[in-house]
Amino acid sequence: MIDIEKLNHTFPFLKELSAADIFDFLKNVQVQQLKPGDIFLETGSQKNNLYFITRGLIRSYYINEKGEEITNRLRYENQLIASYEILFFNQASRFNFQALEHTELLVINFIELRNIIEQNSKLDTGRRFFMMNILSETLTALDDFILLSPEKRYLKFMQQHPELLNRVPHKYIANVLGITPVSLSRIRKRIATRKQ
Amino acid sequence: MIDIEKLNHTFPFLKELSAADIFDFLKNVQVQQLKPGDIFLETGSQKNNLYFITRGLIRSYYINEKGEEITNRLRYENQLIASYEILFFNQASRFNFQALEHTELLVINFIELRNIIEQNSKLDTGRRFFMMNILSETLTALDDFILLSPEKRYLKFMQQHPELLNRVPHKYIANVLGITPVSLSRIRKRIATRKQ
DNA sequence: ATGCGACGATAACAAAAGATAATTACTGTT
DNA sequence: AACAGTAATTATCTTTTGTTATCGTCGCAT
Repeated sequence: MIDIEKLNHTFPFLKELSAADIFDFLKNVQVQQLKPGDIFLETGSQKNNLYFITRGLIRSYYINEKGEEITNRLRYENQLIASYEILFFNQASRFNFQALEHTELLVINFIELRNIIEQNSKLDTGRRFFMMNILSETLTALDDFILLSPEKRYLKFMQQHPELLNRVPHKYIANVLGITPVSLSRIRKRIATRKQ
Repeated sequence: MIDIEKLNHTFPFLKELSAADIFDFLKNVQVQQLKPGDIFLETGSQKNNLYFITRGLIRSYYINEKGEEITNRLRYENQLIASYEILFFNQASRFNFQALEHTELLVINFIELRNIIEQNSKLDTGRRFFMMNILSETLTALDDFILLSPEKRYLKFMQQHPELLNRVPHKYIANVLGITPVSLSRIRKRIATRKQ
């Protein structure tokens, strides 16, 4: 079932929509169920969708020259996820998107969403809100790489997503922090022994 | 003198403005001259301006717990620079902004700019264009930290801003790359000796 | 229950990076 | 031209990270 509360929080502009518009909006929302391991968007794809995670956990990853998978994002319930290459730059996705748990997605066609927004000019506030959230998060993450050590980035990650440590393989978290899994394991040990 | 060509490239929506609007826009643009070393926006400031660099070079930097300056951005001619904290989040600037050369800025009051945009709804395309440019750049920079080694980040930086190596103290470039100046010097040597 | 595969921890070694200091190179000023 | 101040390089040592491999554990499937 769709949690209107959560949806409203993520898309605050929904409140400003007329009933007809909401109907239009929901008409374009599909629900997709995923099993652990399922890939729902692949490198090279151009599927123009925005995904809202109602349940479960998603990673996006990249395959480097050595054939290794490098995870660059982790997203979970009540978060949005999308290929920014597709949405914002009309390019093919650089990354694969994979469910790590039983996951339920609301699949929102971005072109339809854009049409709805075009027809309701005041909804642009909503779009801006959405983009600013991504921008805020991304700018902060970037500055963290410049200003913080790997260990401090890990501590910050722990604070912000304490649940994830028990839900996500550490090797993925290590990737997101820009370090190797072995190094993350050592950092964890270092912190643990220091605490005593 | 204001280079309308360059201005149009940075603010493509200007082309859609009426003469009156352009006048309004330019009325709110101040020109500011800076000498090397001048700080024109300080940590904690809330000056709501967007700056277009017509000439010169700007760095933004942060002072860490040890009192060291850490440069996190470098911007030069025909680029925009601003405190995102102020512009997008109504917070105080986390960083200082300093000219590294004789620099000329167009100072655009962001509130006035917003008013002009509000009154010309189609100009929102321009705003979106601007935000997407920042977002694109930031997302790419973030993924570079996750996916590339310091050496590869340096090589990419060289490719994208070959001029900067001769204009900017290397220690600032090192900061932007997330490494120490000493380490940058070693990377440069490693690359140089490898080439032969 | 057994076996398989994936994951995390650990070890050992190599490579790279941080910290600090000394030296050299460069710039601008007097 | 000499000097001072700053920046870049180099050197040394320490710390951290990368790489590779091994080992124990856990969960899952047969």
